[in-house]
Amino acid sequence: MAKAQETRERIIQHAAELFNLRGYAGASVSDVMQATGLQKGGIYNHFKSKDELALAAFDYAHQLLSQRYQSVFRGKRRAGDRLLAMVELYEQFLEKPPLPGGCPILNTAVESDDTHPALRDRVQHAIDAWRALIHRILQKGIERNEINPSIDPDEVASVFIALLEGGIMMSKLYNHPIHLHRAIHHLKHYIHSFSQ
Amino acid sequence: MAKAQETRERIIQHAAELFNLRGYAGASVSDVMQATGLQKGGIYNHFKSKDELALAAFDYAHQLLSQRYQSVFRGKRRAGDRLLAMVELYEQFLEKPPLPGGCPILNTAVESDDTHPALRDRVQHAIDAWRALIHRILQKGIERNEINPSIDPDEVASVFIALLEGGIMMSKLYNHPIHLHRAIHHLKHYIHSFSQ
Amino acid sequence: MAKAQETRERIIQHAAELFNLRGYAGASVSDVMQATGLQKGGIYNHFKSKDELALAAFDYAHQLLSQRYQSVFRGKRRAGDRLLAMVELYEQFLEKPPLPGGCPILNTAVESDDTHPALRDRVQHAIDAWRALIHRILQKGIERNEINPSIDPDEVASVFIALLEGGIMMSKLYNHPIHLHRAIHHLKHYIHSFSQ
Amino acid sequence: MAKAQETRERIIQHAAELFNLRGYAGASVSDVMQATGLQKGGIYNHFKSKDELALAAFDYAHQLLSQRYQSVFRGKRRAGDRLLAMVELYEQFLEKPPLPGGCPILNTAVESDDTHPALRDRVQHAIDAWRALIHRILQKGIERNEINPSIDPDEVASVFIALLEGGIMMSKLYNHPIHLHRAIHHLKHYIHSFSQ
DNA sequence: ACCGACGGGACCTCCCGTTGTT
DNA sequence: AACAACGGGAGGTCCCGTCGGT
Repeated sequence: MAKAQETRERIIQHAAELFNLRGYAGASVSDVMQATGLQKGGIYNHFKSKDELALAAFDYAHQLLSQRYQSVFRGKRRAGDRLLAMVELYEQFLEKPPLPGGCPILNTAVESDDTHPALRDRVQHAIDAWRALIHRILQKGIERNEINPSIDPDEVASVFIALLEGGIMMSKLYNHPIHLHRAIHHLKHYIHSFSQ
Repeated sequence: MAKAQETRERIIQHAAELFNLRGYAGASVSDVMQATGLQKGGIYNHFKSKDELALAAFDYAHQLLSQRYQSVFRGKRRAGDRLLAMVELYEQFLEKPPLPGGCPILNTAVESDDTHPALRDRVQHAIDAWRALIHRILQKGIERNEINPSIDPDEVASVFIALLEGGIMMSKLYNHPIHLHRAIHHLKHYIHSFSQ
Repeated sequence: MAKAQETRERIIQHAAELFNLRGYAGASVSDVMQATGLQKGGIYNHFKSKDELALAAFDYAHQLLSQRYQSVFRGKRRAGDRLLAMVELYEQFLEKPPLPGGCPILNTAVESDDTHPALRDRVQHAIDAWRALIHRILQKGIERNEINPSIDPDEVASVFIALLEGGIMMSKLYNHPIHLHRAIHHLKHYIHSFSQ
Repeated sequence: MAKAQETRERIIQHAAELFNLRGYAGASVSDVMQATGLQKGGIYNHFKSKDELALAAFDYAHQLLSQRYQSVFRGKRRAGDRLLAMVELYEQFLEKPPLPGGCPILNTAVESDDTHPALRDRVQHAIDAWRALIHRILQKGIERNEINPSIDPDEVASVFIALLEGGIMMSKLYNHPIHLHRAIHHLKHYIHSFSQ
């Protein structure tokens, strides 16, 4: 039935926001109840446990992030343009975040790494996909002689992700976009240094 | 009294480790009790609240980080050497972390930004000091003609910190040092690009 | 649902008795748990806090008192008879108290006046109603020429209540009805002195 | 040593005020610590337990009350004058209470009757003394033909005390002296009714 | 599909009292 | 005589999850 699916979605959306803002340990099922207007039964009907809800909420959050990438590569064929497009995506990340509370990948990675293996695996897969995307763009660029073949695509991917997430961390901490923008600025120079 | 100060230190050390591993919301006072062997009364005699303990624990964690910087600049007079020394500090960060659970600055920043203003302020000050350190090294290097004066010291500082923290996040997530090492590798190239 | 309302009533009844016996500060939620056989979750589902339970418990206690007044005026039309009936109600107050622990109005007034504004307001309203009742009886009596019009109905009301409550205090303290009975005896004479 | 006795007195004075305001269950040893500026040891050096402190505090409070009676009978030889003087004492009771928080006899009686036998006994003795005082005045008045011999001195004593304490209860509850003043007004008439 | 009562326990905080030290 | 660390436990509150009912 559609109604049930709708309710499930609503729970997930509110839970994703709450977990992203307060963390998995810091947000309670009661918070989700209040946000959704549902009672205990209404939530536990759709999710066996808070854990299961957390996993679904992270998947939803990751999906929100992925959607931003969807349209951005249209019309960009060259590797350098694609990388620039990706990086420029983050220029509006703070003003129009996919989810309040910063980057769910960063937040969830930091909270789950030592405490929540299931959640940690989900984040790993999310970053795996991100790294693979960057890697693919670079690989094709090298094949097409757009990208300097002496670079290590894996390193570039790690540097991109680390810089963006580190920049988000700082800008969220100071509540000021300047740090993320500096990271983006650096990445743009970096892209130009190896793409012709 | 010396005994009291010792107990207070013991509480802080265990609390810092627990908070760094499980987060402020994820670690309980009972966890601290168990780790220290004290009872509640024994802990609350030294700290008015879990909050106050969290602040003291972060200060302690930050102090542990700072101590690593203390000796590393000895004998290094040139700006480029100093920056390299700083970055190389992080090559052993994962094998011999100052505190189990990763970087307390990163962990605390991510958890506190939307939930715990007092803690967030502490982290801000910690990063302020870090940024100021990098800024000072660069400034002196520019004055001594060791550093290309066209760089923006503020941007370099943000890039250093973002990359290192982002690299730590990734390496902690994958439980593998490679990502942090890539970030460090990139930073070394970056340093060489503007220091003569 | 009827079951819930029943449980709520059961909690209130036990809480009213416990608060009346030991005071609001002296009776714990654990005491209420033990008395009702419920667990904390079962109690806090019905009341957001001990405070809210205390207010509901006082309202219940006041209602028990009010019920005693309900039937006692039947057949008594004259003001003097009504006042006598009210006063005689208290002749059995100690043997068959509406609630163990003495008069909840007295107990709650004494405990709440300097510490618990919300509870104090409830007691005020309870005494307001009592005073209004006495005032109304006297007023009608004056209009019907049954009561000496030179008396001050407000003063009579204050005297009635003060004497009864003071008498209860003493008799509870000595665990002997004599003091309350003396107060009642005095009030009867008082009534005769101004009612024809 | 005088110093010790002084400290003991200081503790008692603060404790008496705190217990009178918040009740025995509602005031904690920590409150006494804060009020006196002493630490645990400083208090438990003088009192074996909170209970013992409570008894001493009540004795002190009762003594404060008794002192008010000391001078008031000077120059008054006639029974009626003495009773009037006693009653008039209470006209300033609310404006200049011997202790903040109302009448310690009333407060302690209400709290202790079902919970604290030792304290209850102390209050009983305090009221015993008060009743005996009134009884003695009346007895002498009867012997001297100043007081109508048909009255029951015991009843008069109970009525006096009940009315004054009940009046204090009401005036404290409403934070307005009118109710106590009405009780006093009634008592004055009462005195005139049996004293010549 | 959703409500809501309830269990059972963990949370942080504060309690009273003891003990060793100065 | 007073301080202050500490034990051990109870305080009120909130947690997550279950289950009977609608």
